[in-house]
Amino acid sequence: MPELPEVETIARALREGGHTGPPIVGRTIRAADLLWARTLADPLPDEFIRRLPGQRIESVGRRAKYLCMALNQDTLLLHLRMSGDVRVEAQELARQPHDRLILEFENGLRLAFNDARKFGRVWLTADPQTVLGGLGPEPLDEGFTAEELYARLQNHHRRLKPLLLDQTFLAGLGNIYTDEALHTARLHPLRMADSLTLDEAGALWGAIRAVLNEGIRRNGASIDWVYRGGEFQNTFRVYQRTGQACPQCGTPVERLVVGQRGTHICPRCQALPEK
DNA sequence: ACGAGCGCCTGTCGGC
DNA sequence: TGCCGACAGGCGCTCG
Repeated sequence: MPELPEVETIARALREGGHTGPPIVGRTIRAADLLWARTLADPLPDEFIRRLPGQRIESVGRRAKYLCMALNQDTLLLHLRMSGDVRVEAQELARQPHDRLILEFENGLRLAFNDARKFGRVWLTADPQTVLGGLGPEPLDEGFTAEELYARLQNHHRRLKPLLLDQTFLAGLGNIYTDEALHTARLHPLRMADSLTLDEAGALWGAIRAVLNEGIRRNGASIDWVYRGGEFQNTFRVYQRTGQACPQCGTPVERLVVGQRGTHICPRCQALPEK
């Protein structure tokens, strides 16, 4: 499920209450139950189970695709990868298939981390920078300008799509929003980053921010059986619309594979210039 | 520096 | 109906 807008939606729901359940800020963790050991990236299970109880959730936020929970001593980081999701609910309720980690709170609620494909990861660390330190800029930050994007693009002789998916280049885009942003900016995913003009980089900058903001405004995208509640999937321009009409010009959307990822383009709006 | 291939996992869908 | 391959919102690793 989770790219930047979906994780942002979840962070807000955990903070203020929402589709995930009641808010969790202010809750104190009483116990942790790790149901799939490999969910835990760091530390080892014994230490994780020992260090968590008694810690209070001071705030919930997001950095890139990570959910960040500031505790009174440590920081708890969750990465949902492909199929992760969280619920906040009463401890008496039956656990769900694919629940991987349960945190029990002092007030009878619990936080359940559910992840069918087991790719999701959790960190408990005194210094979140050890996990988040390598990430690129946040595309929605006020300080992230079109000029900065242009300068960074100039530094890479690399195809646009894999570069935009590289979290050390720019943090938060995934397969959906990358395809949507490239179509909005009328850029072919195989264009070389250092071939973009300043105007093209500016268009890409605006497109990235537009699709991410629209995704957040619509509470993210809900595809398949994971993560209900988002509405962004109803406004996809090209993503998973192979054969359907481009909203801009009516040409059938094509699917190709770029960097082993399914990629959707309008061959007319996103033409690759002659070499 | 970059890209291809693969591993990690489970579930769904379309074709035969 | 049942089986089988393709595919899925991510990312880390090796190898050339």
